[in-house]
Order: sequence, then C-alpha cells, then structure tokens
Amino acid sequence: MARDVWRAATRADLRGLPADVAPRLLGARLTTVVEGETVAVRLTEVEAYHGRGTGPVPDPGSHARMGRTARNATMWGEPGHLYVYLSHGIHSCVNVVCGPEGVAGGVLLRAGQVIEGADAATRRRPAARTPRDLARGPGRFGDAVGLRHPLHDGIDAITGAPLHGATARLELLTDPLAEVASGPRVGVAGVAGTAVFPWRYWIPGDITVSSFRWGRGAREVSEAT
DNA sequence: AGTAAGATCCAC
DNA sequence: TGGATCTTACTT
Repeated sequence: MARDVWRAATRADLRGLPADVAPRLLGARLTTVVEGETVAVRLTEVEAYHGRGTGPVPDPGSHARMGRTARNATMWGEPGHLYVYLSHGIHSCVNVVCGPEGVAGGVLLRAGQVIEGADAATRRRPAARTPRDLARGPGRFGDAVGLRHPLHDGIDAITGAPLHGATARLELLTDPLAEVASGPRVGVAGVAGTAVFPWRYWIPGDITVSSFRWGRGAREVSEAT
C-alpha cells in the first residue's frame, strides 16, 4: 500500500454534517506542539456528534443536544477548531468542530497511532505499556497529544494559531481511505424511542482502535429496533 | 441544595 | 468491578 500523503485541512473540508465528515478524518494526521513537545497522531477511530437542530434527526448522545451552553460553546463555533471537554472529571477528550458556524457538530477523536513524538507521548502516558496503547481511547488520546481542558478548548487546527502555549494542526489524506468500518458509538446511552446511530468510524483491522462497549441502556434500544 | 450519571481509564 | 474527580441536568 502506498505511503500516506497528507495536505492541510481547510474549513471547507469540515463544513458538512459530522456524520459525513467523520469517515474522511480517518487516516488524517493531527500534530500538536505543547510545552515545546511535538506529537503527531494518525487517526484510526472517530465518532460523529450532532447538535440540536443539526441534521435530519436529533442526536441523544451529543453534549449539544439541549442547545448552546458554556461547556459546549466551541461546538457551535467555526469548523476546524478543537472542542476539548472534561470527561468524568478526569480526562480531556478532543473533537474536531464540524458544520457551519452557528450549528453544533463535532467529531470525537477516539484513537490513533502515534507516528511522531512517541517519547513525549509515553512520558505523558506512563500507564501505557506498549505503543499501541498510547492513544487507544479518547481519554488516552487527549493525554498523548497533550491538549487539556479548559486551557486548550477552542484551539484552531486550521491556522495553527497558538493558544496557551500550544498549537494544533490537522492534515487530511490526499486520497481518502477506500475501506472504512462503522457501527454504534461507544458508551452512548440509549434513549427510549430513539435510534442507535452508527456514527462510530474506524480503520478496519488497525490494532490501535479501542474496544467496543455498549452505553447504559443502548443494548435494549438496539434489540428493540 | 442534593444526587445520579457521564462521549473514561486504571488498578484491584 | 469500583474508585478517581468534576460538570451537568434533574430532583427535592
């Protein structure tokens, strides 16, 4: 297979619905420089999240499902910025904001392969015993690339403008991947009467993809529909 | 004001 | 399987 070739992402690349943009982010490269340390990750697993009023159906799993709040404000802004939120009070998770400005949407970066700066990533993730686990899972991913909530929420991955001593840049594959797998999102709760959206996308066979887990109540919804 | 659950991870 | 640890949303 040919070596990956990347080009800088543009806002236009990210202006579509998250569910359409998400699969095109697979194989993309996110490069961060935090406190002078560079880490680059090749994205292997992502999830799309819509907001209230985004797309043809409401998204029960989205932080923006109830409308705009102080926490999810970045999701409503210009595409190409990164929405960094605190998960379970501990982990900083990273999303690429999608959709037109004024409409909420994002793609959660769930896992990736560290292709540059493995030493720095290992320092940030002492619990990782193998390179595979450096960015395998959204919390681990956030730790590996060094972006933290609330300091780096809203950082621009298109211009690479610095924010609190950090920069981030997103580059897409010049040739999108031909094979992409999709399925239900991880850890998203089921809500009675709503569908389970297959908005998780991953590179089939890649070992850095995280393991799947049903969200609370999601299995019942899935079986009922 | 109190409480339960959450786009999670790790050690027991 | 439960604890860490903080924000949000829903209940008293």
